[in-house]
Amino acid sequence: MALGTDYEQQDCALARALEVVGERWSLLIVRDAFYGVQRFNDFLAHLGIPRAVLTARLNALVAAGVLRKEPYRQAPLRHGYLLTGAGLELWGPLYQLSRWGGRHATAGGAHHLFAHAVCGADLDVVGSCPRCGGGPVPPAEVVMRPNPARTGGRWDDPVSRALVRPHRLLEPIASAAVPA
Amino acid sequence: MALGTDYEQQDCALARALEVVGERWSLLIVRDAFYGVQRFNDFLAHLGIPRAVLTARLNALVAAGVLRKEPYRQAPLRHGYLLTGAGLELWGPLYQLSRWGGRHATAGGAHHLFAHAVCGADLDVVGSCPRCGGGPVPPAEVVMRPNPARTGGRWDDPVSRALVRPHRLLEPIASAAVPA
DNA sequence: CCAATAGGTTCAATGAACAGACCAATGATG
DNA sequence: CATCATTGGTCTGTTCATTGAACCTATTGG
Repeated sequence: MALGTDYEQQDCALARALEVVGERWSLLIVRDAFYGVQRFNDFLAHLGIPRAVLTARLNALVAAGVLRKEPYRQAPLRHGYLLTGAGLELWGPLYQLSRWGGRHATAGGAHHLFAHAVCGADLDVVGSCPRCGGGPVPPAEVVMRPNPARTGGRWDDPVSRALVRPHRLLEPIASAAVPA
Repeated sequence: MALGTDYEQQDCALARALEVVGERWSLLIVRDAFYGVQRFNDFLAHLGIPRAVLTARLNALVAAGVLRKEPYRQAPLRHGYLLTGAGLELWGPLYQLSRWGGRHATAGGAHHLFAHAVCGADLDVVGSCPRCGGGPVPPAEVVMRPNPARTGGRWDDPVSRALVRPHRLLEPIASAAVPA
């Protein structure tokens, strides 16, 4: 996050977390990774982020161990960006922050709803399944769908287009779903 | 957050949340507010943030409805910054992000531990009490204490000094605890 | 040969963050 | 009465990060 000089000395795990995912676009990139976005150009089009910034953030997230690069083609070498184990554990904070935003910072509520793929029940406030019980539902078992009460945004890129129908988290999306 | 131009059109509650608390210092200010920090100078000393930036962030958080100004003295008028209802609901995301930072971004684990004030049990990964069951523990029922496995940082301000002993969240701290 | 695809890098201009000095109202101190 | 300390700021110049646009490289398809 490069927060001045003495950020590293903050006696708080939160400050350390923010050094990794607190940068302007980082959490949105991680969110897209949960949605199944893997390729540079898909992040680029879906986020509307400057290319140079995307390069910097992806590299930083890889260096921090949140994402890893996975080659999907040789000649010319191309790779996607996938969540590591540590990255996958960001699902909890991400989901909760998203919930908070839906309740307090978005007129009309969230654009997407999240349900347990196994039983179909909507996740509760901490991301657990109210029907199945147990702890938080792992992201691989979560299905997202658009909120019918919200008419879609004016976005038009492969990722947004794919997300108008229900989609299981972490499943490759857009270009990655149509391999060359 | 002023993320370029088109941030507002992001079709995601997360982006909206980040507009409110995604700015560089915002979440650390909110964290301090949970710790019981209320006064400008205490935020200033504990965070090591530039004064102008603190002014801007506090005003933004008030405008966003996360904090509110509460006068604690007339002549000269002075006020503290307290969490609103919406602000209090940030405890979940904040706690989870902090947990994540403790596990993945901090050598040696977190500096503070959080327990249920009612029964003394440490909170679980989503912030619930494993002994009492039920949903997430509200912040007013949480006690924080320094992690004995971590020797204290080299910080020396009223807030840090107060936090070396167990402290209940939201209870006024530092200057506010010694009213004039 | 030409264009398109994919994933970048480089650049100037802008905006935000930073450190430090300064300011204003009041109450305490000598 | 003069001065100083407290509290919560504002102002200023410098540095750093972000932005948008153009450019670059390697390869495949037509």
